[in-house]
Amino acid sequence: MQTVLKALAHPMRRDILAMLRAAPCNASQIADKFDVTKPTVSGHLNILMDADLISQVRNGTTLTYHIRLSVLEETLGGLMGMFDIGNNNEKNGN
Amino acid sequence: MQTVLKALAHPMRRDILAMLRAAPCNASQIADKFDVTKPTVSGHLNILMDADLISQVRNGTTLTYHIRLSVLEETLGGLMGMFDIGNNNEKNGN
DNA sequence: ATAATAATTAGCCAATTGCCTAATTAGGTA
DNA sequence: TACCTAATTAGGCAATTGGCTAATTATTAT
Repeated sequence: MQTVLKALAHPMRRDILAMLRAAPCNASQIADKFDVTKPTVSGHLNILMDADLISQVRNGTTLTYHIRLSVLEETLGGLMGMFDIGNNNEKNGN
Repeated sequence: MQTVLKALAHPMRRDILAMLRAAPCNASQIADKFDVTKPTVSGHLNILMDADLISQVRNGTTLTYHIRLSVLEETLGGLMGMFDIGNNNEKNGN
């Protein structure tokens, strides 16, 4: 929860996630889209990895990154639960 | 979106919101619950105010804080929309 | 072994965060 | 006015964040 929300608190990281939502990408492809250097992208990818929001698959010299949607869903669900909003209106079983 | 997510990225601020979700409170009541000084709480409340996540109502010398649930809902909805998750499965009108 | 490419880690720096104490503002009351 | 309480703003400090360049690791190909 904490690491995920911290990861989501940076706009570039959200945009990276949105990009990976559309299709898996490698670090160079990502760096091409965002006007920063590769090491900067790598840093953001590390943070997203720590939050379990993405996973990586090596294919030769390139690492392809995939979004882990379930983690995103669980976190947003957890937040909604914390404030009792969104997930229909089955507030509490009696 | 950005200011809201930054505000949500701190656990004490989420806990303050959860407290206000249960009932409106003033700054002293909040400071009593969290083992930090009042100025620290005040700083967090400022950040939550900037994000429009709370509003304040003066009543004499005390300020009572209220959660603004709609902002929370819109932000979480926006996030879900950004990643196309959660809000049922009406993905796109054809 | 050497070279080339993909990507990372290391190290530096400015800006921000988060906390504290001290000082100030706002409102109510004797 | 003077005083008291609620709460904020001001200012300082250590830790974190987010960016960069330079150096390193990992894999493949010649």
